[in-house]
Amino acid sequence: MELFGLADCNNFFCSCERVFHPDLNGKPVVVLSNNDGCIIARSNEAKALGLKMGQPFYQVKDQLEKQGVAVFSSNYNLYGDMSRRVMSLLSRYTPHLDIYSIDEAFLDFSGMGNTDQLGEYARDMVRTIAKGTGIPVSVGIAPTKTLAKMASKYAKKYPDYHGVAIIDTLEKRHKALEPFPIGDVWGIGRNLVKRMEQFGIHTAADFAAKKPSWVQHEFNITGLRTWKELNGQSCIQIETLPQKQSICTSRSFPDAGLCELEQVEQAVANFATACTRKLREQHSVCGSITVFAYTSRFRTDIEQNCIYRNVYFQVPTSNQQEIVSAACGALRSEWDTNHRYLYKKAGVIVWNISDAGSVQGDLFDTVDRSRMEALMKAVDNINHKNGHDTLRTAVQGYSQQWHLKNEHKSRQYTTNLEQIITLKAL
DNA sequence: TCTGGGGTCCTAGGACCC
DNA sequence: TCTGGGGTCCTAGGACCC
Repeated sequence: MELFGLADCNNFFCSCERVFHPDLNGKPVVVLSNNDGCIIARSNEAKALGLKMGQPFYQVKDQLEKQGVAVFSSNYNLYGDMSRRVMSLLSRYTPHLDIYSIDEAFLDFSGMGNTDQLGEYARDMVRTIAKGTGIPVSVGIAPTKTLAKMASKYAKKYPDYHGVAIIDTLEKRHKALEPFPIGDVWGIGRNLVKRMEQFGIHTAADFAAKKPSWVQHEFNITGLRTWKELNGQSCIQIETLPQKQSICTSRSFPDAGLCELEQVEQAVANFATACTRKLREQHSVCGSITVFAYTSRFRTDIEQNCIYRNVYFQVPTSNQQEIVSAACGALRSEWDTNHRYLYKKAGVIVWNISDAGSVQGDLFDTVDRSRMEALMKAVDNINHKNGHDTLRTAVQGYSQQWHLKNEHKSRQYTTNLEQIITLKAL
């Protein structure tokens, strides 16, 4: 029988910070988004205080201080490294690990014994990860991915389960679906909840009891897929995506934003550079890019504008100079010199990604691709040893104006030798 | 004044072809 | 006044996820 496990790290970013601040165990902790903008992770204690996901920091800053909440800027080097450690331990427990996000992975448990044995196996996994990394993990086990996600939420909710919940029998499935809010089901978002409620659907059980033909008619094949999965029929397989289909690098600018072309261009050059590095890391090339920049949608007092421009390459590429100059050219061609807009966010997306080894050449291509590739390889080697952007294109510049604000950042405990934790000498 | 970032999938509609 | 039909491909936009 097909059987899926879903391992989910509890309040992952907060848990990462706590590993290096054990004094914060049992205390409220929050982690902020870039620029210290919103709350993006909360410990259970912070959730209990009523703090919401996505809440703007400035609105609750005073309250947090009064209530003694520990506040951290996001530290993605730390979270990425902790994630790799957790995933590496998880991979010991399954032949196929499907990493779904920074803090979640599906495990293929098919044919690995009965569910009693698997339950014990998974509890051992949870203990191993807690011991090896300090990160608490919840595991759900079920015959479909959607039910496994549901099970993991039960595992998180009831401490008696010791981090593992299993939905295997028909009876357990009914029991699990009955009280489960429809909006908490994987694949049912805000908009669908609204429509579901008009039909009197409030729980997963309400939805699962509908006729499949009706579900397909009202909610398309995505809705039908979720319906099947809730009824124990697996539609979403374990996969190990070899390549991303799009890569995006974007940032909000601190404070009010930027209005000078040169500043936005510098930022765009750096976003494009990051995209090309990510492309080369997965050994792929892109066929087109998009450059975008827009003003803050929250500001009603200023004029809004949105720049959005695609560029297509005749020959797919991952070359830094080529993509940076295309991105900057696109930005310049869309820039309105008659208006001073205040741009709050910008980014670069690369699309039409294919394998670097299978590039279709162009008859009229005038560029010596092998020389360009050799140059990129040399640049990557130098930057790998000395840090990103040690070697950079001139347009990337050194201005700090568009750089992130983070006033509460923890140290690079696990990735920078100069910032590792120090123990007091006795 | 201050409001994140990075992805996937599906669909509707237009362009184009025969 | 009458003005094809069917297929494919591409793109933009909207839904979802973490």
